[in-house]
Amino acid sequence: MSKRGRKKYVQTNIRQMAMATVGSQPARCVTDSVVESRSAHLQTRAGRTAVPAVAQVATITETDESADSEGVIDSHKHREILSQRPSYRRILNELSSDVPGVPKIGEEKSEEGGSPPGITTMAVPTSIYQTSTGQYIAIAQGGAVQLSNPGSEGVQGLQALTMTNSGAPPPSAALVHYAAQAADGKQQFFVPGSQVVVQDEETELDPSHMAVATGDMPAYQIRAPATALPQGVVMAASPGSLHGPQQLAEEATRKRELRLMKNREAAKECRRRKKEYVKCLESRVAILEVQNKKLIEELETLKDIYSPKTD
DNA sequence: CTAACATGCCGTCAGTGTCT
DNA sequence: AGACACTGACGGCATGTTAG
Repeated sequence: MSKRGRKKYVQTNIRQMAMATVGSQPARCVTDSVVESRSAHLQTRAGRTAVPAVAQVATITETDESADSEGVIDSHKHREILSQRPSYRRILNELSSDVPGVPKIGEEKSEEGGSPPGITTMAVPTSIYQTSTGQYIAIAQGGAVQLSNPGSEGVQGLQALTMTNSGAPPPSAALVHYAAQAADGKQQFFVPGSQVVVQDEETELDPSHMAVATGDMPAYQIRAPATALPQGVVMAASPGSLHGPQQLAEEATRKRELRLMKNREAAKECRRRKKEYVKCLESRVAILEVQNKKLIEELETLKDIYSPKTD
């Protein structure tokens, strides 16, 4: 939290903390509450559940019925049923699996491929509509959605593909997530997907720089195996070389810090994907509404043509 | 102006699925 | 079987909005 360096409003915080503890419904973010509000009543069991919220929303009706009629269902059975339902990530991947031009969530090729950043290979549109705001909406086979501005040259000018990973950070931005300037000028980075943790001895970091170094913990660097180690950098001790209880404790702390760091990054990535998924759904809703309107109009036109005149 | 509420983001924990 | 990734849930913080 300190990395944001924002001003604290103690009064507000105390009040909000009190709210949270008293039990009144605390303010929740939309992205969370979208699914939580509907699935909150499912949290009847003590403790936390790991049921995918999307799955909960998708099966809210049957869950309600079963809960009302039977009261308590077998938790194991319930868990089995719910665990079979895929996450939103998988849902989105399945939705876009039949569209070559729509990359799946988690795929990096859209950024790494030949297409320019933010522009995805597009499928041939099968339907083109214009919104009330003048934007053109093209629907490709399988439901790929493309938007273009009025000034663009029709379909050829399509630019933003809403259902893509265009919101993903560029590779360069994703490369280094934490960078800290140590007192001696040494740079320390966390690179996701890297392979080697390097201990930078005697380097003290600003505690505000997240979990790279906490308290009196030494700072660590994660490097690619091929990377030449800078002078003064010592590889972290392997568990096999540890003996004393203090070293074991240090190793445990080290592992924990690493795990927290990874989980932090994973959570960020997960939220990014979730946002993307929600945007995708919203886009689909918009497109389907337009499509529906078109079809209704078409139906009316056909009715006018083929219905017998009653003059 | 201020308290209360809303919104958005974040870090962490824990359960589950997948991979090796 | 263990390691790891993914993600829901929870609580905290900062900031915006609104009613009194």
